[in-house]
Amino acid sequence: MISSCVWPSSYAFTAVIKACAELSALGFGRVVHCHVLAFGYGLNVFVQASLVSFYAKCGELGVARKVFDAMPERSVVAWNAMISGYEQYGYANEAVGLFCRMRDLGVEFDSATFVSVLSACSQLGAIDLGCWVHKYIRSHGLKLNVVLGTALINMYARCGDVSKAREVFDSMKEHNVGSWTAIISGYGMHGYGKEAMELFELMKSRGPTPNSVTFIVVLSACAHAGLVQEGREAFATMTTDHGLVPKMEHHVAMVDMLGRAGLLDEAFQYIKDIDSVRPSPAMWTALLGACKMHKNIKLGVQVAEHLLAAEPEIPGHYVLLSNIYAMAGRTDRVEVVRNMMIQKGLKKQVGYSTVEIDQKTYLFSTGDKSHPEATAIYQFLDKLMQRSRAAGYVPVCESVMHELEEEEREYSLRYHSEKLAVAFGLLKTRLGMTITIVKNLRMCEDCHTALKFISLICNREIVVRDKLRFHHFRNGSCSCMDYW
DNA sequence: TCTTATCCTT
Repeated sequence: MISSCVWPSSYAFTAVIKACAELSALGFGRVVHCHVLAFGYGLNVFVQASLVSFYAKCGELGVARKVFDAMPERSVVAWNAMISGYEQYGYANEAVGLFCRMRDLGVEFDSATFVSVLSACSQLGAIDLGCWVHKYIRSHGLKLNVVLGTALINMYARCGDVSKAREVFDSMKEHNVGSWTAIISGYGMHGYGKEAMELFELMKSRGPTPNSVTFIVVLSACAHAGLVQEGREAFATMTTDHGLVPKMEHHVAMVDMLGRAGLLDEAFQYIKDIDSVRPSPAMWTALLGACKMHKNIKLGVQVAEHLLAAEPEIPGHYVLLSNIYAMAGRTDRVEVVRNMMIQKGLKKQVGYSTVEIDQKTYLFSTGDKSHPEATAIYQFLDKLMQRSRAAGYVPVCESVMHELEEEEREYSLRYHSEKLAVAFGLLKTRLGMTITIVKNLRMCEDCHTALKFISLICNREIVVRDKLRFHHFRNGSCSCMDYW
Protein backbone atom coordinates (compact mmCIF):
# COMPACT_ATOMS: atom_id res chain seq x y z
CA MET A 1 0.00 0.00 0.00
CA ILE A 2 2.79 2.36 0.95
CA SER A 3 4.98 1.56 -2.06
CA SER A 4 1.93 2.10 -4.28
CA CYS A 5 1.70 5.60 -2.85
CA VAL A 6 -1.73 5.01 -1.37
CA TRP A 7 -2.17 6.99 1.85
CA PRO A 8 -3.14 4.49 4.57
CA SER A 9 -6.06 5.32 6.83
CA SER A 10 -6.01 4.83 10.59
CA TYR A 11 -8.05 1.69 9.98
CA ALA A 12 -5.22 0.20 7.95
CA PHE A 13 -2.85 0.83 10.84
CA THR A 14 -4.99 -0.71 13.55
CA ALA A 15 -5.44 -3.80 11.40
CA VAL A 16 -1.71 -4.19 10.73
CA ILE A 17 -0.75 -3.51 14.34
CA LYS A 18 -3.25 -6.07 15.53
CA ALA A 19 -1.74 -8.60 13.15
CA CYS A 20 1.74 -7.80 14.52
CA ALA A 21 0.43 -8.32 18.05
CA GLU A 22 -1.01 -11.71 17.16
CA LEU A 23 2.25 -12.76 15.54
CA SER A 24 4.38 -11.24 18.32
CA ALA A 25 6.25 -9.56 15.47
CA LEU A 26 8.05 -7.00 17.57
CA GLY A 27 10.53 -5.81 14.94
CA PHE A 28 7.97 -5.30 12.21
CA GLY A 29 5.59 -3.68 14.65
CA ARG A 30 8.23 -1.12 15.59
CA VAL A 31 8.61 -0.20 11.93
CA VAL A 32 4.84 0.16 11.67
CA HIS A 33 4.92 2.39 14.76
CA CYS A 34 7.38 4.69 12.93
CA HIS A 35 5.01 4.85 9.99
CA VAL A 36 2.18 5.71 12.34
CA LEU A 37 4.11 8.78 13.45
CA ALA A 38 5.22 9.65 9.92
CA PHE A 39 1.66 9.52 8.62
CA GLY A 40 0.41 11.67 11.45
CA TYR A 41 -1.70 9.10 13.33
CA GLY A 42 0.26 9.37 16.55
CA LEU A 43 -2.65 10.88 18.40
CA ASN A 44 -5.42 8.68 17.07
CA VAL A 45 -7.02 6.93 20.06
CA PHE A 46 -7.69 3.70 18.22
CA VAL A 47 -4.17 3.48 16.83
CA GLN A 48 -2.74 4.28 20.25
CA ALA A 49 -4.79 1.59 21.94
CA SER A 50 -3.69 -0.95 19.36
CA LEU A 51 -0.06 0.05 19.98
CA VAL A 52 -0.46 -0.38 23.74
CA SER A 53 -1.94 -3.80 23.15
CA PHE A 54 0.78 -4.71 20.66
CA TYR A 55 3.67 -3.81 22.95
CA ALA A 56 1.97 -5.43 25.93
CA LYS A 57 1.38 -8.68 24.06
CA CYS A 58 5.02 -8.72 22.98
CA GLY A 59 6.05 -8.44 26.61
CA GLU A 60 7.40 -4.92 26.14
CA LEU A 61 5.44 -3.66 29.11
CA GLY A 62 7.63 -0.62 29.69
CA VAL A 63 7.15 0.60 26.14
CA ALA A 64 3.44 -0.17 26.31
CA ARG A 65 3.22 1.89 29.46
CA LYS A 66 5.09 4.78 27.80
CA VAL A 67 2.60 4.86 24.94
CA PHE A 68 -0.25 4.51 27.42
CA ASP A 69 1.00 7.34 29.64
CA ALA A 70 1.50 9.60 26.64
CA MET A 71 -2.13 9.26 25.55
CA PRO A 72 -3.92 12.58 26.03
CA GLU A 73 -7.19 10.72 26.39
CA ARG A 74 -7.38 7.07 27.33
CA SER A 75 -10.18 4.88 26.10
CA VAL A 76 -11.37 1.98 28.26
CA VAL A 77 -9.82 -0.30 25.63
CA ALA A 78 -6.38 1.21 26.25
CA TRP A 79 -6.78 0.67 30.00
CA ASN A 80 -7.86 -2.90 29.36
CA ALA A 81 -4.91 -3.58 27.07
CA MET A 82 -2.47 -2.30 29.68
CA ILE A 83 -4.08 -4.19 32.57
CA SER A 84 -4.28 -7.37 30.54
CA GLY A 85 -0.62 -7.04 29.54
CA TYR A 86 0.48 -6.80 33.15
CA GLU A 87 -1.69 -9.74 34.12
CA GLN A 88 -0.55 -11.98 31.24
CA TYR A 89 3.10 -11.47 32.09
CA GLY A 90 2.62 -12.20 35.78
CA TYR A 91 2.63 -8.61 37.06
CA ALA A 92 -0.64 -9.07 38.88
CA ASN A 93 0.11 -6.33 41.40
CA GLU A 94 0.64 -3.79 38.64
CA ALA A 95 -2.58 -4.93 36.99
CA VAL A 96 -4.50 -4.43 40.21
CA GLY A 97 -2.79 -1.11 40.83
CA LEU A 98 -3.81 0.20 37.43
CA PHE A 99 -7.34 -1.03 37.98
CA CYS A 100 -7.50 0.89 41.26
CA ARG A 101 -6.28 4.02 39.53
CA MET A 102 -9.00 3.55 36.95
CA ARG A 103 -11.52 3.26 39.77
CA ASP A 104 -10.20 6.41 41.49
CA LEU A 105 -10.37 8.38 38.25
CA GLY A 106 -13.94 7.26 37.69
CA VAL A 107 -13.24 5.57 34.35
CA GLU A 108 -16.09 3.31 33.30
CA PHE A 109 -15.21 -0.42 33.33
CA ASP A 110 -16.41 -3.02 30.89
CA SER A 111 -16.40 -6.81 30.99
CA ALA A 112 -12.89 -7.04 29.48
CA THR A 113 -11.56 -4.97 32.39
CA PHE A 114 -13.09 -7.39 34.85
CA VAL A 115 -11.82 -10.49 33.10
CA SER A 116 -8.24 -9.27 33.38
CA VAL A 117 -8.62 -8.02 36.94
CA LEU A 118 -10.22 -11.28 38.04
CA SER A 119 -7.31 -13.19 36.54
CA ALA A 120 -4.94 -10.94 38.46
CA CYS A 121 -6.93 -11.69 41.65
CA SER A 122 -6.59 -15.41 40.87
CA GLN A 123 -2.83 -15.04 40.66
CA LEU A 124 -2.62 -13.09 43.90
CA GLY A 125 -5.26 -14.98 45.84
CA ALA A 126 -6.86 -11.59 46.40
CA ILE A 127 -10.35 -12.76 47.24
CA ASP A 128 -11.49 -9.45 48.74
CA LEU A 129 -10.95 -7.56 45.52
CA GLY A 130 -12.42 -10.49 43.59
CA CYS A 131 -15.58 -10.33 45.68
CA TRP A 132 -15.73 -6.57 45.17
CA VAL A 133 -15.67 -7.12 41.40
CA HIS A 134 -18.37 -9.79 41.64
CA LYS A 135 -20.61 -7.47 43.68
CA TYR A 136 -20.00 -4.64 41.23
CA ILE A 137 -20.97 -6.87 38.31
CA ARG A 138 -24.18 -7.89 40.07
CA SER A 139 -25.18 -4.46 41.31
CA HIS A 140 -24.58 -2.85 37.93
CA GLY A 141 -26.54 -5.53 36.14
CA LEU A 142 -23.63 -6.54 33.93
CA LYS A 143 -24.39 -9.62 31.89
CA LEU A 144 -22.47 -12.68 32.96
CA ASN A 145 -21.28 -13.98 29.62
CA VAL A 146 -19.21 -17.17 29.32
CA VAL A 147 -15.86 -15.42 29.41
CA LEU A 148 -16.66 -13.28 32.43
CA GLY A 149 -18.34 -16.19 34.21
CA THR A 150 -15.31 -18.39 33.60
CA ALA A 151 -13.00 -15.72 34.95
CA LEU A 152 -15.17 -15.57 38.10
CA ILE A 153 -15.16 -19.35 38.52
CA ASN A 154 -11.42 -19.35 38.17
CA MET A 155 -11.02 -16.51 40.65
CA TYR A 156 -13.13 -18.16 43.36
CA ALA A 157 -11.50 -21.56 42.85
CA ARG A 158 -7.97 -20.20 42.96
CA CYS A 159 -8.76 -17.97 45.92
CA GLY A 160 -9.90 -20.97 47.94
CA ASP A 161 -13.70 -20.87 47.71
CA VAL A 162 -14.66 -23.69 45.39
CA SER A 163 -18.32 -23.76 46.47
CA LYS A 164 -18.66 -20.10 45.43
CA ALA A 165 -17.08 -21.09 42.13
CA ARG A 166 -19.76 -23.73 41.77
CA GLU A 167 -22.50 -21.20 42.53
CA VAL A 168 -21.25 -19.01 39.71
CA PHE A 169 -21.07 -22.00 37.38
CA ASP A 170 -24.65 -22.98 38.23
CA SER A 171 -25.91 -19.42 37.78
CA MET A 172 -24.50 -19.09 34.27
CA LYS A 173 -27.00 -19.32 31.46
CA GLU A 174 -24.51 -20.54 28.93
CA HIS A 175 -21.62 -22.94 29.32
CA ASN A 176 -18.83 -23.90 26.98
CA VAL A 177 -15.89 -26.32 27.20
CA GLY A 178 -13.86 -23.64 28.95
CA SER A 179 -16.29 -23.00 31.77
CA TRP A 180 -16.78 -26.73 32.36
CA THR A 181 -13.03 -27.24 32.36
CA ALA A 182 -12.55 -24.37 34.80
CA ILE A 183 -14.95 -25.76 37.40
CA ILE A 184 -13.59 -29.31 37.09
CA SER A 185 -10.10 -27.92 37.52
CA GLY A 186 -11.25 -26.03 40.60
CA TYR A 187 -12.48 -29.19 42.30
CA GLY A 188 -9.27 -30.95 41.28
CA MET A 189 -7.05 -28.26 42.80
CA HIS A 190 -8.82 -28.63 46.10
CA GLY A 191 -8.43 -32.40 46.10
CA TYR A 192 -12.14 -33.02 45.55
CA GLY A 193 -11.57 -35.74 42.98
CA LYS A 194 -14.97 -37.33 43.37
CA GLU A 195 -16.81 -34.08 42.71
CA ALA A 196 -14.54 -33.38 39.75
CA MET A 197 -15.38 -36.77 38.24
CA GLU A 198 -19.11 -36.35 38.88
CA LEU A 199 -19.03 -33.09 36.97
CA PHE A 200 -17.00 -34.69 34.23
CA GLU A 201 -19.67 -37.38 33.87
CA LEU A 202 -22.34 -34.71 33.78
CA MET A 203 -20.39 -32.88 31.12
CA LYS A 204 -20.13 -35.99 28.98
CA SER A 205 -23.84 -36.69 29.25
CA ARG A 206 -25.25 -33.23 28.70
CA GLY A 207 -22.48 -30.73 28.16
CA PRO A 208 -20.10 -29.83 25.38
CA THR A 209 -17.53 -32.36 24.16
CA PRO A 210 -14.45 -32.34 26.40
CA ASN A 211 -11.27 -31.24 24.71
CA SER A 212 -7.60 -31.88 25.27
CA VAL A 213 -7.38 -29.36 28.13
CA THR A 214 -10.37 -30.92 29.87
CA PHE A 215 -8.54 -34.22 29.99
CA ILE A 216 -5.42 -32.66 31.47
CA VAL A 217 -7.57 -31.23 34.22
CA VAL A 218 -9.45 -34.50 34.78
CA LEU A 219 -6.27 -36.58 34.97
CA SER A 220 -4.74 -34.07 37.33
CA ALA A 221 -7.83 -34.24 39.56
CA CYS A 222 -7.50 -38.03 39.65
CA ALA A 223 -3.78 -37.78 40.39
CA HIS A 224 -4.35 -35.58 43.42
CA ALA A 225 -7.16 -37.69 44.83
CA GLY A 226 -5.73 -41.18 44.30
CA LEU A 227 -8.40 -42.09 41.74
CA VAL A 228 -6.15 -44.32 39.68
CA GLN A 229 -8.83 -46.51 38.13
CA GLU A 230 -10.96 -43.52 37.14
CA GLY A 231 -7.92 -41.84 35.67
CA ARG A 232 -6.99 -44.86 33.60
CA GLU A 233 -10.52 -45.08 32.22
CA ALA A 234 -10.64 -41.39 31.38
CA PHE A 235 -7.32 -41.66 29.60
CA ALA A 236 -8.58 -44.58 27.54
CA THR A 237 -11.83 -42.89 26.52
CA MET A 238 -9.89 -39.88 25.41
CA THR A 239 -8.87 -41.74 22.28
CA THR A 240 -11.72 -44.20 21.90
CA ASP A 241 -14.68 -41.90 22.54
CA HIS A 242 -13.35 -38.48 21.65
CA GLY A 243 -10.73 -39.11 18.99
CA LEU A 244 -8.12 -37.09 20.86
CA VAL A 245 -4.45 -37.95 20.64
CA PRO A 246 -2.77 -37.83 24.07
CA LYS A 247 -0.15 -35.10 24.23
CA MET A 248 2.87 -34.90 26.48
CA GLU A 249 0.84 -33.07 29.14
CA HIS A 250 -1.48 -36.07 29.41
CA HIS A 251 1.42 -38.46 29.74
CA VAL A 252 2.94 -36.27 32.45
CA ALA A 253 -0.36 -36.31 34.32
CA MET A 254 -0.54 -40.10 34.00
CA VAL A 255 2.98 -40.54 35.38
CA ASP A 256 2.12 -38.14 38.16
CA MET A 257 -1.04 -40.09 38.99
CA LEU A 258 0.69 -43.48 39.03
CA GLY A 259 3.63 -42.09 40.97
CA ARG A 260 1.57 -40.43 43.66
CA ALA A 261 -0.37 -43.65 44.13
CA GLY A 262 2.90 -45.44 44.80
CA LEU A 263 2.90 -47.40 41.55
CA LEU A 264 6.46 -46.34 40.89
CA ASP A 265 7.51 -49.29 38.75
CA GLU A 266 4.52 -48.90 36.51
CA ALA A 267 5.17 -45.17 36.21
CA PHE A 268 8.80 -45.93 35.35
CA GLN A 269 7.78 -48.39 32.63
CA TYR A 270 5.21 -45.91 31.30
CA ILE A 271 7.93 -43.31 30.83
CA LYS A 272 10.33 -45.73 29.21
CA ASP A 273 7.69 -46.67 26.66
CA ILE A 274 7.04 -43.07 25.67
CA ASP A 275 10.43 -41.53 26.25
CA SER A 276 12.03 -43.73 23.62
CA VAL A 277 9.81 -42.00 21.07
CA ARG A 278 9.71 -38.49 22.52
CA PRO A 279 11.99 -37.68 25.45
CA SER A 280 10.33 -35.52 28.04
CA PRO A 281 12.00 -34.21 31.20
CA ALA A 282 8.58 -33.27 32.59
CA MET A 283 7.62 -36.93 32.97
CA TRP A 284 10.90 -37.68 34.76
CA THR A 285 10.34 -34.71 37.04
CA ALA A 286 6.93 -36.03 38.00
CA LEU A 287 8.42 -39.44 38.77
CA LEU A 288 11.24 -37.90 40.80
CA GLY A 289 8.66 -36.08 42.92
CA ALA A 290 6.89 -39.39 43.48
CA CYS A 291 10.14 -41.08 44.49
CA LYS A 292 10.67 -38.43 47.11
CA MET A 293 7.08 -38.75 48.30
CA HIS A 294 7.36 -42.53 48.71
CA LYS A 295 10.95 -42.36 49.93
CA ASN A 296 12.24 -44.62 47.17
CA ILE A 297 15.86 -43.55 47.28
CA LYS A 298 17.22 -46.07 44.81
CA LEU A 299 14.87 -45.26 41.97
CA GLY A 300 15.00 -41.58 42.85
CA VAL A 301 18.74 -41.40 42.39
CA GLN A 302 18.48 -43.23 39.08
CA VAL A 303 15.77 -40.88 37.83
CA ALA A 304 17.62 -37.80 39.07
CA GLU A 305 20.79 -38.76 37.22
CA HIS A 306 18.81 -39.14 34.04
CA LEU A 307 17.11 -35.81 34.62
CA LEU A 308 20.27 -33.90 35.46
CA ALA A 309 21.84 -35.14 32.25
CA ALA A 310 18.86 -33.90 30.25
CA GLU A 311 18.32 -30.60 32.06
CA PRO A 312 21.47 -29.61 33.96
CA GLU A 313 20.37 -25.99 34.38
CA ILE A 314 17.17 -26.45 36.40
CA PRO A 315 17.80 -25.81 40.11
CA GLY A 316 14.63 -27.65 41.13
CA HIS A 317 16.05 -31.00 40.02
CA TYR A 318 19.09 -30.63 42.26
CA VAL A 319 16.92 -29.59 45.17
CA LEU A 320 14.74 -32.70 44.78
CA LEU A 321 17.75 -34.99 44.55
CA SER A 322 19.34 -33.39 47.55
CA ASN A 323 16.11 -33.82 49.50
CA ILE A 324 16.10 -37.49 48.63
CA TYR A 325 19.67 -37.89 49.88
CA ALA A 326 18.83 -35.93 53.00
CA MET A 327 15.96 -38.27 53.79
CA ALA A 328 18.31 -41.22 53.44
CA GLY A 329 20.73 -39.58 55.85
CA ARG A 330 23.36 -39.32 53.12
CA THR A 331 24.78 -35.97 54.19
CA ASP A 332 27.89 -36.55 52.12
CA ARG A 333 25.83 -36.79 48.94
CA VAL A 334 23.84 -33.73 49.93
CA GLU A 335 27.15 -31.82 50.02
CA VAL A 336 28.08 -33.11 46.58
CA VAL A 337 24.78 -32.02 45.05
CA ARG A 338 25.04 -28.67 46.77
CA ASN A 339 28.52 -28.12 45.38
CA MET A 340 27.30 -29.02 41.91
CA MET A 341 24.71 -26.29 42.20
CA ILE A 342 27.22 -23.74 43.42
CA GLN A 343 29.61 -24.69 40.64
CA LYS A 344 26.93 -24.15 38.03
CA GLY A 345 25.90 -20.88 39.60
CA LEU A 346 22.37 -22.20 40.16
CA LYS A 347 20.24 -20.79 42.93
CA LYS A 348 17.22 -22.18 44.67
CA GLN A 349 14.05 -20.26 43.92
CA VAL A 350 13.22 -18.01 46.85
CA GLY A 351 10.02 -19.00 48.59
CA TYR A 352 7.52 -16.48 49.79
CA SER A 353 4.00 -16.43 51.22
CA THR A 354 1.38 -13.74 51.27
CA VAL A 355 -1.55 -13.20 53.58
CA GLU A 356 -4.37 -10.76 53.00
CA ILE A 357 -5.64 -8.79 56.00
CA ASP A 358 -8.23 -6.01 55.67
CA GLN A 359 -7.75 -5.95 51.91
CA LYS A 360 -4.03 -5.44 52.33
CA THR A 361 -1.54 -8.06 51.20
CA TYR A 362 1.52 -8.79 53.35
CA LEU A 363 4.48 -10.68 51.95
CA PHE A 364 6.89 -12.86 53.93
CA SER A 365 9.99 -14.71 52.80
CA THR A 366 12.04 -17.23 54.78
CA GLY A 367 13.61 -15.72 57.87
CA ASP A 368 12.21 -12.36 56.82
CA LYS A 369 12.64 -9.57 59.39
CA SER A 370 11.58 -6.63 57.25
CA HIS A 371 8.12 -6.42 58.77
CA PRO A 372 7.86 -3.65 61.42
CA GLU A 373 6.33 -6.11 63.88
CA ALA A 374 8.86 -8.83 63.12
CA THR A 375 9.88 -9.31 66.75
CA ALA A 376 6.33 -9.90 67.89
CA ILE A 377 5.68 -12.26 64.98
CA TYR A 378 8.78 -14.36 65.71
CA GLN A 379 8.05 -14.52 69.41
CA PHE A 380 4.50 -15.60 68.74
CA LEU A 381 5.64 -18.21 66.23
CA ASP A 382 8.14 -19.62 68.73
CA LYS A 383 5.36 -19.90 71.27
CA LEU A 384 3.14 -21.64 68.72
CA MET A 385 5.83 -24.15 67.91
CA GLN A 386 6.43 -24.80 71.59
CA ARG A 387 2.76 -25.52 72.14
CA SER A 388 2.72 -27.68 68.99
CA ARG A 389 5.64 -29.69 70.31
CA ALA A 390 3.81 -30.24 73.56
CA ALA A 391 0.89 -31.53 71.50
CA GLY A 392 3.09 -34.03 69.70
CA TYR A 393 4.64 -32.15 66.78
CA VAL A 394 8.04 -33.43 65.71
CA PRO A 395 9.98 -31.32 63.19
CA VAL A 396 10.57 -33.05 59.87
CA CYS A 397 14.19 -32.57 58.83
CA GLU A 398 14.01 -32.83 55.14
CA SER A 399 14.45 -29.90 52.84
CA VAL A 400 16.46 -27.97 55.39
CA MET A 401 19.48 -30.10 54.79
CA HIS A 402 20.00 -28.20 51.62
CA GLU A 403 20.44 -24.71 53.01
CA LEU A 404 23.80 -23.23 52.26
CA GLU A 405 25.03 -22.29 55.70
CA GLU A 406 25.05 -24.53 58.70
CA GLU A 407 23.28 -22.14 61.03
CA GLU A 408 20.76 -21.28 58.33
CA ARG A 409 19.40 -24.80 58.37
CA GLU A 410 17.54 -24.99 61.59
CA TYR A 411 16.75 -21.31 61.35
CA SER A 412 15.15 -21.49 57.95
CA LEU A 413 13.18 -24.60 58.82
CA ARG A 414 11.71 -22.86 61.80
CA TYR A 415 10.94 -19.69 59.92
CA HIS A 416 9.66 -20.79 56.54
CA SER A 417 7.57 -18.04 54.96
CA GLU A 418 4.21 -19.79 55.42
CA LYS A 419 4.80 -20.17 59.14
CA LEU A 420 5.56 -16.46 59.45
CA ALA A 421 2.49 -15.56 57.42
CA VAL A 422 0.28 -17.81 59.56
CA ALA A 423 1.69 -16.35 62.80
CA PHE A 424 1.02 -12.85 61.52
CA GLY A 425 -2.45 -13.81 60.38
CA LEU A 426 -3.27 -15.28 63.79
CA LEU A 427 -2.05 -12.13 65.52
CA LYS A 428 -4.11 -9.83 63.31
CA THR A 429 -7.42 -11.63 62.98
CA ARG A 430 -10.14 -12.63 65.37
CA LEU A 431 -11.04 -16.12 66.48
CA GLY A 432 -13.29 -17.86 63.99
CA MET A 433 -11.80 -16.11 60.99
CA THR A 434 -10.16 -18.31 58.39
CA ILE A 435 -6.57 -17.45 57.47
CA THR A 436 -5.69 -17.80 53.81
CA ILE A 437 -2.09 -18.00 52.66
CA VAL A 438 -0.79 -17.96 49.10
CA LYS A 439 2.63 -19.48 48.51
CA ASN A 440 4.73 -19.43 45.34
CA LEU A 441 6.32 -22.85 45.84
CA ARG A 442 5.03 -26.14 47.18
CA MET A 443 4.84 -26.55 50.93
CA CYS A 444 7.46 -28.61 52.64
CA GLU A 445 6.47 -31.58 54.76
CA ASP A 446 7.52 -29.88 57.97
CA CYS A 447 5.32 -26.84 57.40
CA HIS A 448 2.47 -29.11 56.41
CA THR A 449 2.77 -30.98 59.70
CA ALA A 450 3.27 -27.81 61.71
CA LEU A 451 0.16 -26.16 60.30
CA LYS A 452 -1.94 -29.18 61.19
CA PHE A 453 -0.89 -28.73 64.81
CA ILE A 454 -1.36 -24.96 64.72
CA SER A 455 -4.89 -25.37 63.37
CA LEU A 456 -5.58 -27.67 66.31
CA ILE A 457 -4.07 -25.69 69.17
CA CYS A 458 -5.45 -22.36 67.94
CA ASN A 459 -8.77 -23.82 66.88
CA ARG A 460 -8.54 -22.07 63.53
CA GLU A 461 -9.12 -22.94 59.94
CA ILE A 462 -6.07 -22.23 57.80
CA VAL A 463 -6.14 -22.41 54.02
CA VAL A 464 -2.89 -22.57 52.07
CA ARG A 465 -2.68 -22.32 48.32
CA ASP A 466 0.70 -23.62 47.28
CA LYS A 467 2.07 -23.63 43.77
CA LEU A 468 -0.19 -26.46 42.77
CA ARG A 469 -3.17 -26.93 44.99
CA PHE A 470 -5.05 -26.13 48.17
CA HIS A 471 -4.65 -27.38 51.71
CA HIS A 472 -7.45 -26.76 54.21
CA PHE A 473 -6.17 -27.24 57.75
CA ARG A 474 -8.76 -27.87 60.42
CA ASN A 475 -8.73 -29.58 63.81
CA GLY A 476 -5.28 -30.99 63.31
CA SER A 477 -5.76 -32.49 59.87
CA CYS A 478 -5.57 -31.39 56.27
CA SER A 479 -8.10 -31.75 53.46
CA CYS A 480 -5.46 -33.37 51.27
CA MET A 481 -5.39 -36.28 53.72
CA ASP A 482 -1.62 -36.10 53.35
CA TYR A 483 -2.02 -37.15 49.74
CA TRP A 484 -0.39 -34.33 47.80
C1' DT B 1 -10.84 0.12 13.89
C1' DC B 2 -8.33 -0.99 19.69
C1' DT B 3 -9.44 -4.76 24.83
C1' DT B 4 -11.52 -10.42 27.32
C1' DA B 5 -10.34 -17.34 29.77
C1' DT B 6 -10.18 -22.77 30.58
C1' DC B 7 -4.18 -26.99 31.56
C1' DC B 8 0.54 -30.84 33.53
C1' DT B 9 5.58 -31.53 36.28
C1' DT B 10 9.26 -28.44 39.58
